[in-house]
Amino acid sequence: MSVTIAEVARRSGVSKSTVSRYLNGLYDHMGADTRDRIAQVIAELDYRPNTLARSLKQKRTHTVGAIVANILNPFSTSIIRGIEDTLQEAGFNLILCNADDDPAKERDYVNMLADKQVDGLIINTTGCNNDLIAQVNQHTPIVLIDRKVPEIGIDTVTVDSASGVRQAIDHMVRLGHRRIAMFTLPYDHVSPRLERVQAYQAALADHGLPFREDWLIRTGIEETEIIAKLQELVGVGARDDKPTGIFCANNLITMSVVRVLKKLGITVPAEVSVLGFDDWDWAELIDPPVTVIAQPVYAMGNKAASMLIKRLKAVRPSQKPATVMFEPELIKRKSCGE
Amino acid sequence: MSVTIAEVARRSGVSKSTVSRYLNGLYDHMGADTRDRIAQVIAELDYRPNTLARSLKQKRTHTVGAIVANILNPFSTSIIRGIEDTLQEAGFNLILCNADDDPAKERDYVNMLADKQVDGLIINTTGCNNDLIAQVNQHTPIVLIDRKVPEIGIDTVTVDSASGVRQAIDHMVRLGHRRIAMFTLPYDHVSPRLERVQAYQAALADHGLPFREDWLIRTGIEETEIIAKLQELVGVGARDDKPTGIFCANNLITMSVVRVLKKLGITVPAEVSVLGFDDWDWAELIDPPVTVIAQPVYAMGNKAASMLIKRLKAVRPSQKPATVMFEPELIKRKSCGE
DNA sequence: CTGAAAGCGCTAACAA
DNA sequence: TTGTTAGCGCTTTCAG
Repeated sequence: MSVTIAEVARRSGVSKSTVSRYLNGLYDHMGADTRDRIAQVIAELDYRPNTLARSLKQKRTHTVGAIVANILNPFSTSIIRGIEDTLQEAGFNLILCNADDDPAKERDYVNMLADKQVDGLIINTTGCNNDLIAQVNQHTPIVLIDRKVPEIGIDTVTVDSASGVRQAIDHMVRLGHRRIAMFTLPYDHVSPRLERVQAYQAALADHGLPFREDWLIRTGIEETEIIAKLQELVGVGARDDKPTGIFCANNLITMSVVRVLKKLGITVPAEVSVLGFDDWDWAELIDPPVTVIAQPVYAMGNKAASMLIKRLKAVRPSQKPATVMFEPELIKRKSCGE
Repeated sequence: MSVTIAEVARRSGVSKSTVSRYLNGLYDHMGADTRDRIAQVIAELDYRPNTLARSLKQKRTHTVGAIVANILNPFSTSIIRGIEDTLQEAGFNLILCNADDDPAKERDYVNMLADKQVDGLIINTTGCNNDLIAQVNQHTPIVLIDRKVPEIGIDTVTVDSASGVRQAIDHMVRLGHRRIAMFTLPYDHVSPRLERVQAYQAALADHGLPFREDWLIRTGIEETEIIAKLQELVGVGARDDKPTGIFCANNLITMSVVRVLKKLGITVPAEVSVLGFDDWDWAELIDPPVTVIAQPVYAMGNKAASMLIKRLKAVRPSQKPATVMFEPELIKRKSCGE
């Protein structure tokens, strides 16, 4: 059995309360001798307080949970780093969970974390558990990241998708593109995806370009699926007025599109240009380096964490939910031609 | 305040014990009517048991902790996915931590997880906290992944680095290379790195090639550092008998080397070939696609988790620590020429 | 088949 | 400055 506070108390010849006070840094009004004695006994016994017992009593765990949509996505890992660093600095622990873009897994994790009594939660939500999230938020502060759910008033940090898409389309038009298709993952429930599609349509309109339903490709990232779509759109059999540029709504789809184009032997940007939303570490190593709209992901992670901390430390609990929007930025590389 | 077992008991007109039994699935010898009543009350109140209280009593949390070396490394994320899936299937929760290759952070996380009473731990260790790990392992089963620490008998899953390196060097020699340099991160305390260096030397010897101290480059992944090293080794000012091939000991260093070579305008494989240990998702998208030694990372994650679970479920606690070694595999792409 | 009671390891009034 | 006491919410003998 592991050593308890009672044992420490016994050996130092004081009561549990006194040891407890020592543990909680209340030495101000404590005899220097007793303090030293306790310190010594703790060191001797290598005593470590039982966090579970402490949390049970205090109803605080000094831990926050984060649920990311897909840990294989560099977008998620960068955000995690941002969250982690800010949390660590504030003395909070982090429990990380990967929902794997699966609403059922997300639900389980939200429940698990709530059950474990985390003090707060940061979620990159699938958008399919809004009721649960709203409910948990009533007793455990939550910050949403990347994806918004306006219906349930919750702190949110996100990126200005409309601005990003506008920069993307403007750039392509500037380079002479008039026929621009868009690839996106299915966007039910996922706010940035929907916003990007709408912004794409708006941007086309602003440039006097027609929106074509058949050039807005909703697809998964399965290779076979992408192959089919791309072949139909820009493959050998495609019509003459096929698109000259493809705008991809996030990095997962960008990677797939680039991969498949290469496989199909369609050269970028000679035969078709590619521009992706989201930057990532090695986007510049690809052949050709991909032009992207970059989000300040690390900073977004920082911000989400600091918003949460602020709420956790707030005395008056009911400040209005805030939404912080970050500005994305065009990074010109080679995939759209000069 | 949230609803407790006492409240459920009161409303269903039974005792706490009975509710507790219900919660723990001991309905075998329970009146069908009481059971139904409890079920109904729980549903009505949306009661969720307090995990902290339960764990405090049971001394089991049904949770395992995993500490990875660097979450930005695709190697880590794939392993995580492997761990996650196996754990989930067995009904365990996962708490993920990122040591960021920092021994101090690793120490803090090991302590935190031990304090949180996780049932077991999976660690991709920095190799600098062996005493602590050995000590924790006495009461909390640990499985080491990737990096071994033979001194402290602990379950380990790793890859056969010697075999991997041999395949790498054999392949390069087969393609005509006689002057092969090696890039590695500093390898103090990190077993695979050391093993790979030794295997590199052995493989050279087997092929009758000389080992040159100045061709074994120990470096960080800072771009400036890599630039300096590469310029000296194969840059314009380099001697005539410069290496024709570079073997990189892991994917982090491979990425950096590839990135810098491109930046320096040194073409691969025309001017110098590159072969890396570790595969990753987009290695084939780089220009040129990188030839690598691939590790079965996902399977390694699975295995680590299942070894841990086995130990957690073991009745007789003291089975000898086992080490499982996976076989890596050469994947030929374009970075070593035809 | 069900209940009473003790206790997991800690904290926090309240007393002294 | 320190000790006593009563729980936090749950599980688990032991009785019945």
